[in-house]
Amino acid sequence: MATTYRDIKADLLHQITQGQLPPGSTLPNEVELAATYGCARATVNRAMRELADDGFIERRRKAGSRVRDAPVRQARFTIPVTRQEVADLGATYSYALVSRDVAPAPDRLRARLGLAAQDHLLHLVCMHYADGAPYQYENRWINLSATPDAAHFDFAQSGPNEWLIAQVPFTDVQISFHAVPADATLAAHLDCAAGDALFQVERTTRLDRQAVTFVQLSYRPGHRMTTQY
Amino acid sequence: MATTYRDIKADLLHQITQGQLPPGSTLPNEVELAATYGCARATVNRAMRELADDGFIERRRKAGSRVRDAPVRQARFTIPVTRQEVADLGATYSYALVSRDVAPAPDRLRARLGLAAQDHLLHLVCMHYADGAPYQYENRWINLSATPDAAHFDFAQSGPNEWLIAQVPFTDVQISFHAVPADATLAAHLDCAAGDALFQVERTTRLDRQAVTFVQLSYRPGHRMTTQY
DNA sequence: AACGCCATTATATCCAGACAAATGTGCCAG
DNA sequence: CTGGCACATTTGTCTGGATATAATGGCGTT
Repeated sequence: MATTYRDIKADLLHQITQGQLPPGSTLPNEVELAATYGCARATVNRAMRELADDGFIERRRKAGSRVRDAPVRQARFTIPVTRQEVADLGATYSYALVSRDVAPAPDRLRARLGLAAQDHLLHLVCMHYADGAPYQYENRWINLSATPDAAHFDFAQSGPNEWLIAQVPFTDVQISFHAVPADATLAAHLDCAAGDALFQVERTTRLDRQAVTFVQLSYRPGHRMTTQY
Repeated sequence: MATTYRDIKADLLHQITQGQLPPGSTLPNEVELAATYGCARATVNRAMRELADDGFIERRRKAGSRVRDAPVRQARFTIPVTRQEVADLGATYSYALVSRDVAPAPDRLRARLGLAAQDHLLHLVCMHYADGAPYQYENRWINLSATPDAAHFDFAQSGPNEWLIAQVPFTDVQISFHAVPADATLAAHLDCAAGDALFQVERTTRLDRQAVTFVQLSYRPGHRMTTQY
């Protein structure tokens, strides 16, 4: 009988979801579990550590491991590259650069990104299409103080997202999801009516506190962002 | 010099974010790294496994470990209980049950949840308020075949979310985020105009393939869901 | 009664070695 | 040239042991 950490994890999880180990109860300690499963303590440790990572149990030295009252389950989702996202739909991806200019940061962005007054931003507006139909409107600002190379790259052929991912390291990301009514500009580009409800993602990317880029992605009406765990 | 798996993880991560290990490059294998860091292979293994879990590298037996092209950086966020979500805003939470009835599953839900024709659902509509103003409209169906106890609980005082979390185990969750225009019902409950863009979350919860509950949460206009990593 | 110190205990991490599983690579036969 | 098989390499996991670290609960002192 091979007892793997997966077996132990599955067994404990089963006991939790079936109610033999109700919320709040304390699990046996690692030594006891190792004895009952007939394996090394490290194996039990890995199983329990993963259960803790997954939010099912809470572990404290000396106090032992308790089943969480409310599983603090976390959804994880991947931040897709639009080209890939469209390809995964089985559609043909195409891209267009709408506008490009360099300007000092508008006040609201300065505040949001924590930029100095003299910092200049590269402002790009791009469209992404799926099978020729508008898919996503990308409104992006790139901090030229953090990424001077971006000024010399012409984003006519491919989107800034792909370039940035390949060229610029980052450490922190902040994301916001929300719904907005389409304004005239969005309506024109996404081929929808003004006032239509659009799903929007805003993302700020930083490298060690310094803002690298801020992007606002507006999706065509009806877009759904889905995740599973 | 104590080399912990955290040190190794931090060092490798630093090399990745600083560009010494560009996307697509191959990392040294575990044995080599163990030698350079002067520690056991298990320690290197743990560091690299966590980097892989976090989406920074990709590991394949025999092929080695590669830095991911597009860091499949995953946003993790917690699924909040509305009461807590409102409290975190510094607002006073209140709750009201709008309607409650038991009925066979409508076709679209049957398909979505994989229910049999004879399965009955408890349908609850609830409102959540922050400082007395509408915050969230909750439209929930509970599978009474999976959770018969729900039929005997009166949700007049507190929301089904809190009850379900405490009473019903689950294993799988599927979430969708999107934007919808407010219909007449939503507009009335959320105190906004019909057609306003609303952020909506749909969540299906299962226990071992069997659907437990499906909920549609519609937030007041302007709501933002934010995460950071 | 309040406070702080310390032994106890459970988890956290590490080590060195071993075997298992997967999967590129290259050789060989057809 | 092609398909398939053996092999080498790399990661995946387990063992059984060790030390480190944190937290609790009791004990003694003030």
